Amino acid sequence: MNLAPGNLDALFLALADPTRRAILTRLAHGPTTVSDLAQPFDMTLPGVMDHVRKLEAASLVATTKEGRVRTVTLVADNYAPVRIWLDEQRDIWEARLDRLEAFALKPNRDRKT
Amino acid sequence: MNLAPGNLDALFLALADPTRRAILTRLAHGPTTVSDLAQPFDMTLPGVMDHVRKLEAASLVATTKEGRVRTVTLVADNYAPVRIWLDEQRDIWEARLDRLEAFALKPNRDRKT
DNA sequence: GCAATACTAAAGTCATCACTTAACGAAAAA
DNA sequence: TTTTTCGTTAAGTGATGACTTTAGTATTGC
Repeated sequence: MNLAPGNLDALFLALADPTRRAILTRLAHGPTTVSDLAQPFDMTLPGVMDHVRKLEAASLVATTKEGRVRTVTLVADNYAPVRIWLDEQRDIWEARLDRLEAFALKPNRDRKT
Repeated sequence: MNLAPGNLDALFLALADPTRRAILTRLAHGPTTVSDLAQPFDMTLPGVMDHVRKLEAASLVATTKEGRVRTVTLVADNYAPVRIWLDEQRDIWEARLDRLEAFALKPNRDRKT
């Protein structure tokens, strides 16, 4: 159940586009079809499909096809790797701040006047 | 105190590269010079500078130059816009789940057997 | 002053991105 | 059965990404 490191690349890259973020926001309200997704954007269908494919590659959404209609759904916990990474970074950062603070509060026995 | 929307683009894009994420992790431990940053990577200095510049454009790091040495520092709260966006998405998603749950728990007065 | 250091700027390469148009395939509607 | 509709494939374009090499420009150390 390990997420490949490359996953973060695809994940962040997928999130780095405003159209894709808008798609994700739309999908947070519930699943839709590809055409439905395309409608609010001034973009052709293949363009939207490209975005959907990238979101799918990043495991942010899943799609299923019934008949000629493809339905796009948000994947639960899809942002978890991002949150985990951010938390790790914060942990490192705060550990360092703690060290600095400890130093600042240390009795200045060792310091020169 | 509004962050421009384009900021998220630069932010996510900056995070979408493993070298840059490694740089950020390194900087979470404390500020360094550009050469120091470059050392662990099999990459020329201009290459590393490109990355630093992108991180700076995304307001993830700040740099100052003293003499011929440029020092790179992590910006406090640099990931805030990302966290905010993630939280917004989660809020929408959970509001929808609540609605679904409410529906599922509703007395089935209106439903057919 | 002269050389080594730390960075910067310029230019080029190759891959990927964000699209487009055009043509096709298969399911559904008329 | 013919026509829409919904999606997909292919091919192409212009912009950006992630580097490189080469050639500078300021400091700093000797």
